[in-house]
Amino acid sequence: MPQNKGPFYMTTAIAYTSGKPHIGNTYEIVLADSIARYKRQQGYDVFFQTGTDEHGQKIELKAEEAGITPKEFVDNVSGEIKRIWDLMNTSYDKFIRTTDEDHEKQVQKIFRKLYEKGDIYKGEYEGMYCTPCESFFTASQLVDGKCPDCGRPCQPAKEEAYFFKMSKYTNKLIEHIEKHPEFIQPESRKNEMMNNFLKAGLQDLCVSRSSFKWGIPVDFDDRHVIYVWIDALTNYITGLGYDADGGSSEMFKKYWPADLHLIGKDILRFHTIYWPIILMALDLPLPKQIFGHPWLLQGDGKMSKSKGNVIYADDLVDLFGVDAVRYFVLHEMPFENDGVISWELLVERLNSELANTLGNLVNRTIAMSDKYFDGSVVKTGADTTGAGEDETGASLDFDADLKAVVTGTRARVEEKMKTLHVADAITEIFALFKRCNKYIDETMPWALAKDESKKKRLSEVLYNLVESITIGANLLTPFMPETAERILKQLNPDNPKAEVRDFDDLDKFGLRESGIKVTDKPEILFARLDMEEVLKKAEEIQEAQRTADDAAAYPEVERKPEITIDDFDKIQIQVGEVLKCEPVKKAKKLLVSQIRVGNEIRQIVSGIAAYYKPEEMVGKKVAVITNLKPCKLCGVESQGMILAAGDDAGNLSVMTVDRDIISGSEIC
RNA sequence: CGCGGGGUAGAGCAGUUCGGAAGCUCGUCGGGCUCAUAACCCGAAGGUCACAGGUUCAAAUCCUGUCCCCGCUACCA
Repeated sequence: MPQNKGPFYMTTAIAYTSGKPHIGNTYEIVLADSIARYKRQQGYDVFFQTGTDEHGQKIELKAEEAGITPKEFVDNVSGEIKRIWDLMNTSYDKFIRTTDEDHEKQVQKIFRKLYEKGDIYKGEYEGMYCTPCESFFTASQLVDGKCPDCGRPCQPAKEEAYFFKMSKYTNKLIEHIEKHPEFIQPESRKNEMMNNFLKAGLQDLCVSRSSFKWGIPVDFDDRHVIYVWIDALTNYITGLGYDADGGSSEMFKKYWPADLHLIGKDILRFHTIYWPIILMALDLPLPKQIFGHPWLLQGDGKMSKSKGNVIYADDLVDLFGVDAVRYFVLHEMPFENDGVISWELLVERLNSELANTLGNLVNRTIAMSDKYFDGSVVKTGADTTGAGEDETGASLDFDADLKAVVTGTRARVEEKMKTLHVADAITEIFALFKRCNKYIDETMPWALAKDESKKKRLSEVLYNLVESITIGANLLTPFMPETAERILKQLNPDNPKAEVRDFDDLDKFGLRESGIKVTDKPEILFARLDMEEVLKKAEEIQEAQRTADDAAAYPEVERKPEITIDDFDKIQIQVGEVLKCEPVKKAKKLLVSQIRVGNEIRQIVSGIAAYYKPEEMVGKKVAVITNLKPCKLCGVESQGMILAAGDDAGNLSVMTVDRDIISGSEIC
C-alpha cells in the first residue's frame, strides 16, 4: 500500500434535478472522478462527494405540470442522475440529496445560527411584485414592465424576507483571495469575480422566499423557505456531518476544509463569493481551491431537444463504451476554453488513439509473446547497452531510450495533474504507448524470431514491452479504470492484482516478475468503428429524440388568466414608423429608435440589437405600445415599446403591418 | 474609455512567465515494415505566429496602436 498522504476532500456541484443531464453535465462528474481516483492512487485518503439539488420553484412547477408531487418528481430525476453517474463508473463516496432529512435539519440549524448571530436579518424585499405568480422581481428582471414569467403587470411592493449581510465580509474575502492565488482557478475567473463583484461592493443577499413552498422551511418562521444559497451550498459540509450546534462528526473534522470544489464556470460566483462568506459567518475555514471548469459543447450548434441534437451519456456509452467516452471528454477538453463534442470527433479519437495506438499495441505485444514463447515473458538481460550509434549518429540503445520515456512518465503526469491539466496528463500517458510502438519497430521482434541465436534478445524485448505497458496501464487507471484493468488482466491472467503497482513505484522499470504468462486469448480492447455506420446510428438516435419531443417543438407558453375587453383596452397599441435607429452606447443588446407615431416622434429603446441591424429597422412600420410609462435603459429614455415575437431557439421578429397603413393608426 | 481571455499549418491546440532555429495531435501525400485491429514506424508538404508600428544583434514572446472572436457585468419598456 502506498503511504497515506492525508485526507483529500473534493466535491462536484450538486446537479439540479430539473431534467436528465446531457453529456456536458456528465463531463463534470467524470472529470471529478478522474481526479479523485488519481489522488487515491497517489495515496491520499479521498472523500469524493456529489449529489443533487432538489428544491425550488422550477421543480415545484415541473412537478405540477407532470401531475405528481415535487418529491416524486425529484426522486425520479435524482435516480436518473445517479444512474448515469454510475454508468460512467464514477467512484463517489457519497451521493447527497438536498431532500435528505439530515441535510434539511442542518440547513435549518445553520439558518437559525446565522440569524441568532445577526448575520441574517429580517428585512423587506422591495421590488416589483406579480400577484398571480406570487413572485418578486427586480426592476431589471421585468420584461416591458411586466412579469418575466407570465407577462402580467407587476406592482411595486414590499415583502418580508431574510437577508444575509454580505457586505460585512467583503473585505475579508478580498483579502483571502489576494493571499491565496490558487483559491479560484483558472485565474482568469478570479479576475472576473474580483472586478465585477467584489470591488464593486456586495449587496446583501436575500436568503429566503415566501413565493413558493418547495424548500426547507425556516424553522422559526414557517411562512418562509430557505432559498438555494444556504440550502444547496451547505451540502458540502452537511454531507460530511457538520453540526451547527457543535456536534460535528469525526468525518467532518477530518475532511473539512475541502481541498477542491469542482464546478462549472457558470456558478463560480456562488462558490467563490457567497459560499466563502457563509463559511466565514459560520467560523469555518474556507475550501482550498475552487475550480471552474469550461463547458463541453455540441459541435453543430446549441443543443436543443427540438433539434434532436442533444447528446446523452447513455447513448454514447451504448455505442462506444464507458472508457471511450471518459477518454473523450477528459482528453478533448482544453484547460480554460470550452471543448467541442461531436459523433465524428468521437469516432476519430476512438479509432486513432484508443484502437490504433493503445489497443493494437497491447494486442500485438501479447500475440508475439504467445507466438514466440507460448506467452511466457522472461527477462533475460540481453539488452542493448553499449550498442553504440548508427551511421547517422542516432543511438542504437533502444532499451535505454524506451525505459527513460516509460519511467519518466509518472513525473510528467504528476506535473500536469498538480494544476488539474487532466487532458495533458492523458497525453503524456499516450506518449508512453506511442514510444512502445516505436520500440517494436526499432527492435523488429519478427526478425529476431527468425534467428535462433537471438531468442534471448527477443525475450528481453517482449519483457520490456509488457513491463512498459504495465506501467502505462497503471498510470491510466484513474482516467480509464476499466481499460487499465482489462490490460493488466491480459498481461497476467492468473494474478492481475500483482500488476497493480504503487504510484510511488511507477518510475521503476522491471518490477514485473520474470516468466509470468500473458493471456493466450488476447481480446480486442477497442474495436475500430466505421464512421458511416456510427453517423447512421446517431441519426436514428436524433430522430427518436425529435419524435419524442415533437410536442416540445412548439413553444410552451404559460396560460394567462382570462381578461375582459376592458383589460385589453387599457393598452394602447399604434403603428409607428421607424425613422432612425442606432445602437445604444455601452449596451450590446439595445437599439434606440426614433419612431413617428402619428404626429409625434417617440424615442424607444428595444433589446433587439442581436437580431436587427439599425439600418434594417429604418422604414419599418411596427406595432408600438404608446401608453407605457417611460423609463430609462442604460441612461437612455424609452417612451414606449416595440412589440416583437421571440422563440426558444433564439429567433426574434418585430411585429409589422402587412399592408400600407398610416403611422399612428391604432391597433385593436 | 466596464473587466477578463483569445486570434499560431486544412482542423483542434501548446509555446508567450524569463526574447535565442515555429512545435504537438488529427488529416493529406510519399516511403518502410508485416508481429498486430487496413493497424505500426519514418519522412514530406503546409504557417506573413490577426494587422500596423516600435525596442533589440535577435520578437509568436516585450512596448504602442488597430481589427476580429469569446466569456463575465449591465441595459433586454
